[in-house]
Amino acid sequence: MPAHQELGAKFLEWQRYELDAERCPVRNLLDRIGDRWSMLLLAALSAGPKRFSALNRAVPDISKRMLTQTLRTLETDGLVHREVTPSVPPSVTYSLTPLGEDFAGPLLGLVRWAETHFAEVMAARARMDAA
Amino acid sequence: MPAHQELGAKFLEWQRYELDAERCPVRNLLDRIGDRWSMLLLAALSAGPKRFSALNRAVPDISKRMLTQTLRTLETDGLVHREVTPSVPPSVTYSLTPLGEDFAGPLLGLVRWAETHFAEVMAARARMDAA
DNA sequence: CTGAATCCTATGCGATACTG
DNA sequence: CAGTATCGCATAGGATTCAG
Repeated sequence: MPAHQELGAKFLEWQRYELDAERCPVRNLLDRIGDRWSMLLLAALSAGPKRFSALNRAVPDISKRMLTQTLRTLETDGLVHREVTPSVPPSVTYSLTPLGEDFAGPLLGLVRWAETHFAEVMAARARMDAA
Repeated sequence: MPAHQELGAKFLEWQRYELDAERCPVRNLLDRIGDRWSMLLLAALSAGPKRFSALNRAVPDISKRMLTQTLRTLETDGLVHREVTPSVPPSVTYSLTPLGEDFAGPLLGLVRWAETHFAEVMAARARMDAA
């Protein structure tokens, strides 16, 4: 059974509860990590645990504000672990939880698709721009 | 090689061009379809071609404005095909392109993960709320 | 029926300054 | 070092109205 057919079948199920965001796992997930930074930070942490400032350097154009906020959400959802070493100055290390590592699987699928079909998407855009 | 390690390795490569959104396929893709509606509409269309108003009913809480706009982006990127039947009143049918059907694969991976681990995520949130 | 146009509000997010 | 607090802008996106 092709993936898009199975996906379609799932959609039909979601419709039964009117895609209520509280109960629909997919909408629920997308509302949390379908933002600008979450997936990128998960990818960054996949390369290994990192301290706050190291993460900030790894993703140059994120602000401290959004870095803090996004990490908090990921921690709340159990994808990221936050470890505080009480020292002076303080040190905080972030890492993937087992759940976070598991999520890296589907995320990697998305990443691979993006890399494989990037040229096709760019070509499609160019065609539309021409018209 | 575990998925999260491979993902981490890819992240290290992206860093070399400083994750420039124009050249990084992943950021490029996420900027377009990492919004509130794109993936949901792709799932809806996976169940088969649909007319504008049918899509609007299938996803009850999307506004016509965002429906139009999101479909345009998906069409521009080559994921969705727009077919106009010139009649009175006019009829417009949207469907997945082969590229769109292909994208359903990784998207399905994400969906499955969300369904499988929804309970764990909710449990993690409950723990954080308690603390 | 399928949009386009306009208006308005909410909020995502960066910049900056401050704290333990 | 690792944040928090406050501000302000830009954008997302809903509601409504108009048009072909």
